Amino acid sequence: MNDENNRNEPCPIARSLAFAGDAWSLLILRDAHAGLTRFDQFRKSLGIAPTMLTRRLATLTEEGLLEKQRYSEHPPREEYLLTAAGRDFLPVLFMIGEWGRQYRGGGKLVRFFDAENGTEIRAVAVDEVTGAKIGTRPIRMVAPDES
Amino acid sequence: MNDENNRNEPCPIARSLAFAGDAWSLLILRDAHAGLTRFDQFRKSLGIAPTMLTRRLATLTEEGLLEKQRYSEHPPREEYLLTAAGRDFLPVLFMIGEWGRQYRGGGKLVRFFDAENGTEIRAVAVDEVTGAKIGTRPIRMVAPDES
DNA sequence: GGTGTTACTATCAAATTGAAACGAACGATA
DNA sequence: TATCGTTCGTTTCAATTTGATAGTAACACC
Repeated sequence: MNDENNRNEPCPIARSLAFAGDAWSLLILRDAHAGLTRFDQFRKSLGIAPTMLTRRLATLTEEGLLEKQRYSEHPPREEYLLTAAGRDFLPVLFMIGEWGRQYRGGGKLVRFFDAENGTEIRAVAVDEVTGAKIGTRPIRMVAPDES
Repeated sequence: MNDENNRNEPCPIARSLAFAGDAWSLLILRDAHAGLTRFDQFRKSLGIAPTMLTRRLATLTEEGLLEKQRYSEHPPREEYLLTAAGRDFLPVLFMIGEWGRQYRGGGKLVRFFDAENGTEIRAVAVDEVTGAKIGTRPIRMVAPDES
């Protein structure tokens, strides 16, 4: 779907989708958050064709969500690490996961816990100002002025 | 990517991506939240080919995020309304938007305000239990037991 | 020398996408 | 009655994307 167009849309959602509107990329990011860094780790975890993986890793790197780091000179080997932008994508993944848990939750599911106090994490999106859950209060959308 | 497999993965993110790992679907949901309901409204808003739109609307309907409602018998006309599952997808869209605002925010952007008190909405994902922002505390992942 | 590991690239058939044109059912206008 | 416009699609088909499989390059280990 022409991603280049989305890049200049006034809608921040459309802009994000220019790279994130693709399941493989999101699953790679998920695995990166889970600690995977290397080509073959991703490949085995996802069962993705290597051509796809090469392309997706390249895109995510270009887009600034991952960065390549050399971890061996001989032979030359690189691993993919999350950048700040990549780490800040975690809330998106959690909200996607929360929706899946609620509406596609049959059978066994992976669960997430706060490592320090052991409580299960229940992600909710709130408005930082009012503290209200997103979706519980009416929203007004304002387009940027055309000037 | 084979979506049918994802559907039975233990990861709730993968499960959601079985239908949402696609930019068009997310943009349709965005527009549905903005109040659009009809085929041609979506088509014009998105510039999507009608073939694609037909398919995406059908998938979103099958998946239970939208529902078809007849609004005219003669001629037979239907509109697409958000279901509860579709409405509950809003937090995901907001978090995607928030990331885009932070990392792809150049130029003019649409903004969202609380319609009642006029403050701009800043969506953040927090853990409902601890109140901490997602990503600020260490997370432990627990796979379901294999039994 | 042989085997294994890692990180890819090459090839190519199959599936998906998207642009464009067409259609069916009506309602409104002249 | 004829024609135009609207809505919600379907048909067709070329171009792109995909994913499965195989191959490669550069080493390390024994």
